[in-house]
Amino acid sequence: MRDEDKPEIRKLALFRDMSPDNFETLMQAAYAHAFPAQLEMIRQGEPADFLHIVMEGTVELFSGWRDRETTMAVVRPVSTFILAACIKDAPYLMSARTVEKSRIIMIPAKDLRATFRLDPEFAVSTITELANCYRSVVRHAKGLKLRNSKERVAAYICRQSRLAGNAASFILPVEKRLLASYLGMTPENLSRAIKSLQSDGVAVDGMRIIITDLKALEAIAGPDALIDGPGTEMPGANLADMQVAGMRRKAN
Amino acid sequence: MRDEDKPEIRKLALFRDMSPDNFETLMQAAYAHAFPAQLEMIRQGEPADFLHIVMEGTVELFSGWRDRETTMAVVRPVSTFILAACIKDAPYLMSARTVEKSRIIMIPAKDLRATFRLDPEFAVSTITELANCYRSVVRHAKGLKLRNSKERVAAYICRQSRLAGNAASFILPVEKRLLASYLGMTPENLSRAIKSLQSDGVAVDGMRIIITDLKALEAIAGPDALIDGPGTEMPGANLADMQVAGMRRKAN
DNA sequence: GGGTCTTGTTGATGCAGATCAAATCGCCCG
DNA sequence: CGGGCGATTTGATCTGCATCAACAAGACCC
Repeated sequence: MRDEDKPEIRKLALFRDMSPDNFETLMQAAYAHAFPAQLEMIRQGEPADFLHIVMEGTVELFSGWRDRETTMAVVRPVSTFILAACIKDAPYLMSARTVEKSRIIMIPAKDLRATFRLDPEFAVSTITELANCYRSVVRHAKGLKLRNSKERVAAYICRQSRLAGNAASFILPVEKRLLASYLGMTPENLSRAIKSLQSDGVAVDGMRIIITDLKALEAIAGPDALIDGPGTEMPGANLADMQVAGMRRKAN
Repeated sequence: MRDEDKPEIRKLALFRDMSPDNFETLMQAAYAHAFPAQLEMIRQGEPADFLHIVMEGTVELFSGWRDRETTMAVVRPVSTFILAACIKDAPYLMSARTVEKSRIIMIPAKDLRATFRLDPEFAVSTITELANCYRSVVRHAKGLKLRNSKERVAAYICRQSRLAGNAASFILPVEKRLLASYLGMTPENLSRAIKSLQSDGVAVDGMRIIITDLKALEAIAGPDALIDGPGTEMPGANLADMQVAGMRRKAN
């Protein structure tokens, strides 16, 4: 593990408040690993041995059942993932694979569990982090249950724009295939949904999305802080979900 | 708040390990309240002031958007709900209403936050609880994204049966309208799904479900510990979700 | 430069599940 | 017991989204 990684990790809300000693000890126990693209580094169902931190690259969290598969989140630097499984010492509920070449740091779950028993500040940070993760998934579930495909796409575009500083235009942080899976639809349908949004203030050019009429788009999206997340939260957030993708670096 | 409530609450995993003093203090700050059926006691978006504990009755957690509404979970005695919002001191992501006449204990969020900073054991319990909540919602989301209606119903029946001690027959813990919303479908469709399961080892008599051929049912349901939850977990669980409804009392 | 492989788009078609409307059932209550 | 009311079921129809198939557009690789 590189020396310059430490300060980056230390900036994360999860590690920011713990004692320097305990942080050092935790880092001593950590491994760094570089993975090529498309490598499945975590398989759902296996025992959770390590808390992972993406330092560089992009990681997809996904789940499978029978022959189906769905993207649950996309994680970007610098942030942690699969904290809950580590804490519970339980099997991973999700698999993880690299979307591109990535550098990952792994902290043994055992040390993690020992540390939050030792360091009250770290315990509080862990509580906050988990609460964030929880609320993040609740929002995802709400979006899936309450909005239809077109609305989910519209809301996603609003979110991304907002996260890019209310930019009228931005580049999709991941390929559309992946985005479709995250949004709970097929790639074909995502393509059609985007096209149908062209009459509602959205223009597309490859990976670039341009909002030409925000009011019209919002009329479809019905953006809602209780589903899309408050615009002001997230510094030091947790399980970086798709909304946050691409902003992590800046946020921290 | 009744005296006999305290030992019940103390049995919850969240409160089991904290110091007697801190538990006492927390209980001193708590209110008890009886609500009639169908009363909305928490409205999404409002600031989270209290951790709630259902002592008697049944509570539905649900969310709305535009004119739509969906059930996120059903909570039964004895368990807590909306822990995460309290911790974050953030707006509730879900509303809550009583399904039937219920007795609820409310602990000021402020005291809660103060306590896990004071009491390391309580901090650890909170971490565990939140991790449970998180995993619970992840499973819910996985079920929604990976299974179709019929499969979700089949899996729900398998779960309930297992939670009733692998009973071949059980009574639905909530009305079907509510169950349908929880499972992400319309009541009409739930009705049809159940009917279509009659050729797969399920018989129905009003609220009673009878499994006549478990193998056949499981062939549809594809029960999976990573979606339906392990059969052995849950003692002292958390955000009691629909799976667990009706078992809480026994579990603790 | 010409394969080939992957991703994205488009069109045609089918189906799961929603919606709408109308019984039917069950339950509470006077 | 009869009436009323909500929950559930059933049937008919509609539609959003998936599926299947074909094609276009890059990206990559000899």
